[in-house]
Amino acid sequence: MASKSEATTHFIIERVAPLFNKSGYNGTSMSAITNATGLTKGAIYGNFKNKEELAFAAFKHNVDTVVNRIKVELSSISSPIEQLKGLIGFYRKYRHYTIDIGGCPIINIGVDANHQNSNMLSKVQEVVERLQFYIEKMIFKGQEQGEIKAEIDAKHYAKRIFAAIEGSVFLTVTMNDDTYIQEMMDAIDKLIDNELRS
Amino acid sequence: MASKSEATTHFIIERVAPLFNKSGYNGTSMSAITNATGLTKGAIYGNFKNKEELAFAAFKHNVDTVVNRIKVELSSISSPIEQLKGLIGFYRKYRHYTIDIGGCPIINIGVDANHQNSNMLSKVQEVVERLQFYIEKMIFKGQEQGEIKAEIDAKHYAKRIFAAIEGSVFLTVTMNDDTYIQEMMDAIDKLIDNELRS
DNA sequence: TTTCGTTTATACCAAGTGGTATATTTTTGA
DNA sequence: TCAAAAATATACCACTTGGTATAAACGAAA
Repeated sequence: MASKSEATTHFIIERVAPLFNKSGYNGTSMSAITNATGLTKGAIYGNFKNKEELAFAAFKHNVDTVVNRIKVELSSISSPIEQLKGLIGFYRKYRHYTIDIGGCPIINIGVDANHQNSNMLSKVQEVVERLQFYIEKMIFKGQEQGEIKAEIDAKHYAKRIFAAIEGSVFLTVTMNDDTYIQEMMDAIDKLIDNELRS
Repeated sequence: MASKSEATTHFIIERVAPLFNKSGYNGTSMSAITNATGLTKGAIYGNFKNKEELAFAAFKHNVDTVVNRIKVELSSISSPIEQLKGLIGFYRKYRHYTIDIGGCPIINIGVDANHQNSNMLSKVQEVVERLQFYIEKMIFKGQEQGEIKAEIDAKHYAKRIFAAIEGSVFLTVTMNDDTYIQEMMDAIDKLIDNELRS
């Protein structure tokens, strides 16, 4: 029942995911992959069709890890406003959670794939849409429950909040300075109270 | 007196700058460089010590192009508040100005260099510091001239505005959707009027 | 324990990598 | 115009790249 194979496949993805996230597609060689896993090319190509498939799986793994952590963190919160604040609170700890995989997979792979691999870029775009819609739904629910002003454009705020998050994450990682995230999250917390809350 | 050489050096940089910006260091091969310039390796290595030096020059060229355009656009504006708004106005057209070189060099090379080339990363960090200080100085002058509230933390706002810009630029490029930039610039314009203006 | 299918290792491939030594061409200054 | 110098082209180097054919090792079921 191929359970040995499944385990190996998962093991490879776990070991290889940080490499692709840190070094990008061209920067991650097959020899780096065999080194990181302790396996040979035969084993790698027995479990993945080619390097690209492995890169897809690595990106998915990195995103799922982050998204699952968000969902766990917000699962016990029912109030939409508090969920939004919980999400902001998550990103305050984002650096700590992602330092081992080498920063935000959306930014890293988004930049790496652009002008290089349109299939991979599409996957990044799907994830962005998904996360934005996740924020959008929180705002919708807040409006339904009367916590958030009815006249608020949910999509607009979802995009703006997400862009602000990504920008501050990028600079925190690039400048090695956590205050970018912390101060931006402070500002978003205030925005929620002053602009969204009814 | 080596004036031919200077012209060739400049020609190579111009041709090669978009390549490094779009495809990153590992993604830009020497053969891609010879193709883009129509020159041979002999000519390239006669003008640059190695591929890394060429990548440094390309990054500097891309940044200088953007920065010079900003300075030209703001040179005729004396009011600090209007200068800030002029900067925001510049970023509204940012996509148009940078689509040919393949997006923002700070984001592209920042992501590409991180975990790969610490010397290049340092150069990116210097540029970020420079641009942030540029914004900071505008706010300072605004405070000196009484246009901006004295109690405003200039550095804090410079960082936040810059992070918001970079985040929206990243998403506009990655999602191929200009509204990220436009809506974020709308928000920053309002922030200037509502929070900074005295 | 034997057999058979799956999984992994080995050895190899052609093509591409960054870089260099040298020959050739071009530019420059007298 | 001509010789010296500078710039460019050619041909090559050792090494690495992603990928594959095949053989060996392994696992599970009978």
